[in-house]
Amino acid sequence: METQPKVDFTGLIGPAKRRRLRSGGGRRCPGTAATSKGSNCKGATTIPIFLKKTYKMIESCPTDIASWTPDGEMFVVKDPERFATEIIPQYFDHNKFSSFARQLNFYGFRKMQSKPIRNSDFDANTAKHVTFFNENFKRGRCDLLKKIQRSTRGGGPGTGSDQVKDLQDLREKVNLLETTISEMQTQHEERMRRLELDMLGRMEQMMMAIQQQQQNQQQLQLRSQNSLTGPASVTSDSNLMKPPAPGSVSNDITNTFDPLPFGVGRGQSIGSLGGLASLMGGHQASLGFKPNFSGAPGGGPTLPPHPKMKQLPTQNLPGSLTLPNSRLDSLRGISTLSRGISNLSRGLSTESQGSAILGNAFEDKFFSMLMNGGDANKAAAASLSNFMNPTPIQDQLNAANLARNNSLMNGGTATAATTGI
Amino acid sequence: METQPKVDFTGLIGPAKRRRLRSGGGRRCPGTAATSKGSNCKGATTIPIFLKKTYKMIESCPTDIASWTPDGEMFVVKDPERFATEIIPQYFDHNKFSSFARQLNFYGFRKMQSKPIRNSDFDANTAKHVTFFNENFKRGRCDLLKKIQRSTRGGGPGTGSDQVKDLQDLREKVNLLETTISEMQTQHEERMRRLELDMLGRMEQMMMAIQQQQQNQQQLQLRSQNSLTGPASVTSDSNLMKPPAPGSVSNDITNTFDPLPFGVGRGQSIGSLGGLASLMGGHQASLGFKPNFSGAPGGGPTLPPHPKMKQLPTQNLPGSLTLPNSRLDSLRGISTLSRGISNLSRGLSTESQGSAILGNAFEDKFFSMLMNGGDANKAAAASLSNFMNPTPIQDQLNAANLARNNSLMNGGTATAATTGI
Amino acid sequence: METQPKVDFTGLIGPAKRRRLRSGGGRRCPGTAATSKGSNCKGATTIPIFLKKTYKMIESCPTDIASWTPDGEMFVVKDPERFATEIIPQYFDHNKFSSFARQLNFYGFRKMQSKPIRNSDFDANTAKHVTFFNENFKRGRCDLLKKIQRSTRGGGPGTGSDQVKDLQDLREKVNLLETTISEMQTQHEERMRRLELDMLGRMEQMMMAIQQQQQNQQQLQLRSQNSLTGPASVTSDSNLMKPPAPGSVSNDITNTFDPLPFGVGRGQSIGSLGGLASLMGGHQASLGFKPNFSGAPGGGPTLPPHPKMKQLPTQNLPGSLTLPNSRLDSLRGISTLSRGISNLSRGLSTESQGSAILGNAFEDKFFSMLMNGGDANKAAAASLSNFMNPTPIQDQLNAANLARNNSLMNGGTATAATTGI
DNA sequence: ATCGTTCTAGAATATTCGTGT
DNA sequence: GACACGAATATTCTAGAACGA
Repeated sequence: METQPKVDFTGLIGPAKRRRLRSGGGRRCPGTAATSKGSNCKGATTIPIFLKKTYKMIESCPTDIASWTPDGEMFVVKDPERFATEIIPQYFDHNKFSSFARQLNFYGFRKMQSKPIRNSDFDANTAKHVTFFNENFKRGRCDLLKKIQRSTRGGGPGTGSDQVKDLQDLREKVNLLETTISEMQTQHEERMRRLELDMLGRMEQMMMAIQQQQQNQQQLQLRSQNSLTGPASVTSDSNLMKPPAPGSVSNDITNTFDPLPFGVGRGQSIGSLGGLASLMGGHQASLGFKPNFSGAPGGGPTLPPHPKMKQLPTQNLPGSLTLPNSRLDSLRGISTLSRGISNLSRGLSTESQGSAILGNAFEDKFFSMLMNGGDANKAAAASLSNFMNPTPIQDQLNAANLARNNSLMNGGTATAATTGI
Repeated sequence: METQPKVDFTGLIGPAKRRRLRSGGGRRCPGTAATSKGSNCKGATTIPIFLKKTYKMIESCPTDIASWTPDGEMFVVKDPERFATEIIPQYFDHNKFSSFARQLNFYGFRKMQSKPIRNSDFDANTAKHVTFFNENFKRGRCDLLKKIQRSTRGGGPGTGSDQVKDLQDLREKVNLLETTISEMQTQHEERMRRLELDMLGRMEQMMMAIQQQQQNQQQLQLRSQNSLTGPASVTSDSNLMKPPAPGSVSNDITNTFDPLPFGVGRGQSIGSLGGLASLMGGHQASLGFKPNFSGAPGGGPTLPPHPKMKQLPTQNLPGSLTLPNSRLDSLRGISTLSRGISNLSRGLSTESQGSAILGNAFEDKFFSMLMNGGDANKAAAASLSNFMNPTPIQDQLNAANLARNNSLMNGGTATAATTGI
Repeated sequence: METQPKVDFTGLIGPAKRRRLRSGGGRRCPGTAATSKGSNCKGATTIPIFLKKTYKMIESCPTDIASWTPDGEMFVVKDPERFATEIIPQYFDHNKFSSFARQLNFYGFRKMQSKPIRNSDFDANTAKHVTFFNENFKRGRCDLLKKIQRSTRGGGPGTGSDQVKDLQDLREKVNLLETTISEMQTQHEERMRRLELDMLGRMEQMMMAIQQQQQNQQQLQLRSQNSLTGPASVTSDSNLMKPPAPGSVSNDITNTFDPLPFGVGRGQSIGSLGGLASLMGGHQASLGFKPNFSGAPGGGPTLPPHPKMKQLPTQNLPGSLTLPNSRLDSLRGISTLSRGISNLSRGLSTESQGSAILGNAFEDKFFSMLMNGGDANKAAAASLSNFMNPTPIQDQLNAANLARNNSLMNGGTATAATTGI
């Protein structure tokens, strides 16, 4: 062929470009194969070869087949048929106008509307004309070609797929939101509940401690009154006042309060403080977020998952709104606890269990210590250990536990006072 | 120009614009057949016009342009170009092969691979052949045509109007989310507030209990000290242990624990402890959510609604929120009670009122108690008020309220205690 | 057989298949115009071909068939019949007035009522006139045409851009939701944390108060015991009144109570009361909302800002789930506090400061009050009983449980003490 | 990994028909 | 019966996807 690319396009078309058209890539139903050659076109920098080829095609094509529009802003294929069979093969490995158009489309070209306003304007000569436009594809403006980017998503800016993309994004966002909200709900639910339980537990403990202290003091008083003749009481008292010796448990109320949890090695062995520690552990656990209670076999649920949490994102409103009930339950559980229900472990997770155990250990030690101080102390000790125990938090599900607890308590404490709670 | 499409279109457009109007798309009832008369394929009813047209096209088309395959399973367009320009317009309102193909596609036809397996098999004669296949489109089998269904979504199952449906779904989801969030916000708000109130109430009670205990003990001490000479103290003690006489208050701490709050008329006057009450009011205000107190004139708002809480995007709360209110009231009642705060009536329900009374009763007692104690008592009062002091809970927005409350408190109470805040 | 389905296909092809190919529907890029000829309306770009055609129809149509109304706001088809048969085909691929009307409907045109108000107004000449109106379709206002949007769902103005508008709305809504959720998360997080801190702080204070009281009483006891012979106790007392020595813990209950926290340098070393102080500090911060902690340098972070709060709406799940840590932090912070770590004030607001001061004053007073003892016991009893009373919190649902619990407890405990509840 | 080729599906407009008010 | 609109099909252009080079 006479490919006379005067300028930069030299060599785009090989002289013997005689390959059996209809080869190349492309989707084909199962089957096929073809032979194509390569193109000797060295990479003329960043301009896609397709654009360079197309540009040259238009420039060198017979004007009765294809050409620039008069204003040079677009190009017109006047005879698509001949263009496909005669021109295209000179530059590409095929002879299909549709494939050519597809490529134009990839590069953002748009087919211009050729329809006349009035049918009477119909011109058979121009009827089959096909006009393509691309902002950066103009006669004499090879420099603009590099601005044209191939795009799988359609070349031009904002082609209209925006909508689709937006919709996709929205869909994802909404789904994410649903998930987020659902989780938030669950999480807050859980956290509220835990916080409340935690607080109640602490309060309960405090009350116990106070009560014990009271009784303690009363006894002391009585004792002091009764033992005016002897200094025994004095010893006792002094002991109480002393800062707790390392390894020993102070009966000082403050100590009780101390969140030893963190001050783990504050002088006590892990064992002795385990109770408290575990307690804290329990906290942590409880404060965790994901309500993974689902399975939670073995151990039993300390805090049975709130029934309401089951809600589904799609329409949990009704369910979620019943929350008050859950709150109620927890509160109820609490009060119940404050009534001395608690020391059992309703499904404490292992650590909780551990804490229970530790707590016991602690209790014992504490108890023995108390032994030094007099009977009343015992009760106090029990109370304290109890105190640390966060278990108090049981819900309605606790009936059984409750019973158990009571029995435990009865067994564990000798004085009526301790049963106080 | 001369509208002389040289070739195929010759005469298509006559001077008299004689197009067979009434072509083009359009709805056809399922079961049209239109003008068609009898057919050997009796089931002419439900067959789409496109299929009938196409079938006839193949049957009546010159075999050098298009025809059935030898086995009659498919049809081949041997000369797409001529087919498009000469045949298609006879049946359809266009002359484009691509449009014809699109329709075939709608009806589930598949283009068959025309490429030769071996290059050597390449036959220029068949190179441009286009073959389409449809299971129910076979030579002499008009009866199968009715099985072919057009699909908006394309030949395959399920593609189509997803967009629209998706949009609908999204819309619904978003609305639901909005509602959900709004409710969540309200609920959490409410629950937080309640939790806090609950806790504060409990703490307050505890403090009071403690304080009482303290004083109690002091008395005991005093008594014991004073009664060294006699067993009076014993009497005293026993008295403590006794169940509280009606109308009297037991000094037993355990008893204290008992939920008297609700035991409405326990006998005191109103008024003196307003300080504490207001303090609690502050709390509520800070944690409160829905300002449902709207009406609530007379009595003054102990818990002014939070300005920020107005949010509420849509307005779903009505039903769900009602619950909270009731709860609120009860809680409010509590704090109120426990603090003896309440003489105000923010639409307090009867029980609230009752509680108010109780609170007042307490107040009086406390007050008188303080009175008896002299200076120190003042401090105590202060301490309590302080304790109750919710200030910590107030947001930046509360400054004003706080001030107001304080002033009120200052005005209402003479002792330093009021300055508690 | 002759594949001449004689029947059913009859008429598929009209004898005068003369239609102007290349008409019909189809997608047209916004911005066509192409080969179109002159239209006096230059801005031919984004205007739908239908509108352009229609506009030209009206302009160039014989006035006895169709024309603009005198005011140019609408157009009138005076002779629908001729319009359909003579005019429409010149521009469209059909000759049906109904189809034309359908298109007008798609573009939001409305047919104006042609019926006379009074029968006598009936004018045979105008009876068949059909008038259409579109806000943006006026004589000489081609520029308005581009405002007219086709609607898939039919003519209504609102309908057309519904899809697009909906999408926009949805987008906005979703964004709003994201923001809202994100903020909610943060806020609730913050509030939970603050509430917890607040509560813990209060409890700590209470415990301290109690402890102090205890020690106090013990001292009293000791004193009373020791000073049976003399007024040594006086000495003791005076001691108590003294401001606490640095590093020592005041045994004044008031002091304990006092939120000294804010009164940082009240004479104590960081160690002793700091805990409370910081704790109070935490309070304030805590109930605020927006986590403005960001800067907060200087003073050291008692409660380091929650790292997790940074999450972005777009994908906070992972972040939000890390909550456990935050909780941990808060707890840790608390314990820290209780250990007297903190007494610093991270931006305490004035009121806090104020309260602190007041608190101190109160402390002293309270202390002295306590010193006196007295018969205040009654009040104490009431207070205690009040305190324990959880009943307020229970709803109707609790009745049963409560009863059950009570009975259980009653059965289990013999002494008055146990009746603690 | 990018680009080319081909086939299929999506999307928007056009045209027609039917229906409910 | 008129009219607005839903619905189905038609036509055109653009984008997606698969496969190969």
